[in-house]
Amino acid sequence: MARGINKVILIGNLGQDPDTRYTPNGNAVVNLNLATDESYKDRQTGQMVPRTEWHRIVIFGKVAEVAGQYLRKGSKVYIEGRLQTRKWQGQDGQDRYTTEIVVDINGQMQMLDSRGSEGGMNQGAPQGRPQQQAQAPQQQYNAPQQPQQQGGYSNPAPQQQAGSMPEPIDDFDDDIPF
Amino acid sequence: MARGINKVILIGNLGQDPDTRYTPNGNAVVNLNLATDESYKDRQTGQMVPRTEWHRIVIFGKVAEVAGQYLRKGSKVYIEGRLQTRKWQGQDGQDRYTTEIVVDINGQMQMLDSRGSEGGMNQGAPQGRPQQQAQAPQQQYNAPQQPQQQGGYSNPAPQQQAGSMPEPIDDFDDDIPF
Amino acid sequence: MARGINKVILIGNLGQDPDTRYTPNGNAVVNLNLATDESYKDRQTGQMVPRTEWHRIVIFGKVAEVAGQYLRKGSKVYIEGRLQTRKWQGQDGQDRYTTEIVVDINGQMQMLDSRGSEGGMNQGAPQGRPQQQAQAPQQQYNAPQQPQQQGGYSNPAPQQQAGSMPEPIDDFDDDIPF
Amino acid sequence: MARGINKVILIGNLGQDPDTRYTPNGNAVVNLNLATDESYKDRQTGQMVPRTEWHRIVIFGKVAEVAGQYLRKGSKVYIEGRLQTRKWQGQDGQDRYTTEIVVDINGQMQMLDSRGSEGGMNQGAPQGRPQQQAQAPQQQYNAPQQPQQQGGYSNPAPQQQAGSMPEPIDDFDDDIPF
DNA sequence: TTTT
DNA sequence: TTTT
Repeated sequence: MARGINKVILIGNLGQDPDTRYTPNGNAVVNLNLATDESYKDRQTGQMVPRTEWHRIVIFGKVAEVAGQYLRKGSKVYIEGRLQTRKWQGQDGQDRYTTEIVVDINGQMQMLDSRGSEGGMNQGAPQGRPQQQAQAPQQQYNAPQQPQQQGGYSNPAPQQQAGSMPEPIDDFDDDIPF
Repeated sequence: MARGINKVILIGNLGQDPDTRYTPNGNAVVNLNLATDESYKDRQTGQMVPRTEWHRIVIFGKVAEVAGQYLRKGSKVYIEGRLQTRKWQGQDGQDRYTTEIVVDINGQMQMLDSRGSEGGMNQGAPQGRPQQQAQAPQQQYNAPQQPQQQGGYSNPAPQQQAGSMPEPIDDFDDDIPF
Repeated sequence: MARGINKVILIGNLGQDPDTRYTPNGNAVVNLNLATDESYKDRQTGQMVPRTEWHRIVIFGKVAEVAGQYLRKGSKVYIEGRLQTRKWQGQDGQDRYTTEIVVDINGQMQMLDSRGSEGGMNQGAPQGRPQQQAQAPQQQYNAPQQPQQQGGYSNPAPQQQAGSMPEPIDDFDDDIPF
Repeated sequence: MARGINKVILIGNLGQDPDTRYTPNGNAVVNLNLATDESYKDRQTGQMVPRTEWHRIVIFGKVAEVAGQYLRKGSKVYIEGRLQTRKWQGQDGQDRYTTEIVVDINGQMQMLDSRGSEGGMNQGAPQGRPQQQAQAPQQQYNAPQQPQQQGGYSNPAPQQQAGSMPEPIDDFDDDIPF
């Protein structure tokens, strides 16, 4: 089906609260403004110079609801999506192009803050235009959590198997692989 | 050092031959136009609809030389880089933004064709690092001029909008970002 | 050079403090035990079942020093490396194989906790065998931090450009791309 | 749901034809043996040394059928999956661990050869989903039997240690992990 | 065991 | 503009 790969992986912080909108069918669509901080070595001075890159994220589907509900300005987040450039008309009638990272059923979003939201859980809910969603049952999120019973196929922690697991490498000859 | 992650992974085919330029110091900088083909299920018809996304790739450093030398229109290639949006001035003096995938020392490029180049090894290809950059004709950039009429939600090819798209970077001061 | 791709990306938490060792040349090598928590839908019950996978990480080079110094049991961390399977002898003289994620000059490690270490900065330094590194200057880490002065090439935050940037998508026809 | 990331991206070539099996419910499960070729700079000689890493891939679901049908020994392929270590019993009754890359509904496989299969389209290949799994000869598994003597730091091929390596998963209860 |  |  697909004959190519188009994948983006980002970790950064939100520059502002999520912008949540809804399709006519009531599906959430969330726009995020994500900053990734990097640094590079300046050729002239030899010093590390910080660089912030800003990314436009568009999230669809169920993960959009979670994003809109729990993310806030400043939230640290992992994003996996695909690049998409869309065309739009400027005020002057000319074509413009904007590249976004689309997170749909094939992508994912992970909150990396210990709580997900800044300054407590969910204070100051998303504004935007969810008015017509007044009774919005889709905002509820009941995380399924049953006691983990794993028989037979338990996932081993290989390093912990006393007496039968390998020591970490300890015979270095400085022929380290790079 | 870095406090974020900004990573792009693409597999696709070149829409045209690489555009190779050189910095004043003689370092190669290659621009690629990469198509990634995907398909998605249309909600109305339930059928798979092909979708082609076009990406602007900018390659620096040693890998740029390899890319310029061996890649050709149609080449299948793996690209790993980072997203970067740069600002430029339209003819009307207004700010525009273009998002590119930058491949530098931290990225990589892998040729996925059995030979690397189409139609035989190396016919008509630039050979290695040009001894003299002085008169270097490969530095000339001829902006593509076809009108390209795109209606509806077609996926735009930002690089080809005659008269309104940015030149590839061409004002290097060798302050290349790594 | 390389004719393949071998890449691993993990986000998880350390099951124990890092194990720091040194090559004869004094280069740090750090072993981590990383848990990634996922969940999958049980076919029988239809419920989400948590699943923890444990990974052996081996870090070389400068990033090993940072890892050994700042990571602690429980630390949340981003790891990018490559898969490597090595052979070793069990007590019974038989061959065993262990697969590890190697983080070298081409990989990276990012601390995702707000501070990097749990329970304050650097209490209870790495044990291991750094005795011969007694005066260990390599443990010092002076993060370069000069005031960021970026002229001309400032990295734009495209979404903020009043009057010239696109509205987020707002004309959904529920033909959302999946 | 998931509170971690566990992602593997590989591009390499198959060391042998896919091993296709079926669950009691008739779902295909394919085992691949994938080689990724890299090279690193030897510290002593300063020369680039090739290094081949072998990976065990397990594919479930619809993509397994495609893999079993079109991939062949030598095929170049893109794999995206997750790491999973499973426990098994050696002949001596001791626990062993094998790490595999699992490709399920969240992963993907892309054929990177121009045709997908080696030596012409589909010669001698299994065709589609077998109508009757009953006598299904493709379910037989013949463990490779060569001694394979590997000295020093050679990269082991864990799958081939006669008599001491795990069978591919073959006790499916259709509790497949997704 | 693959591939170039 | 690519590719299958």
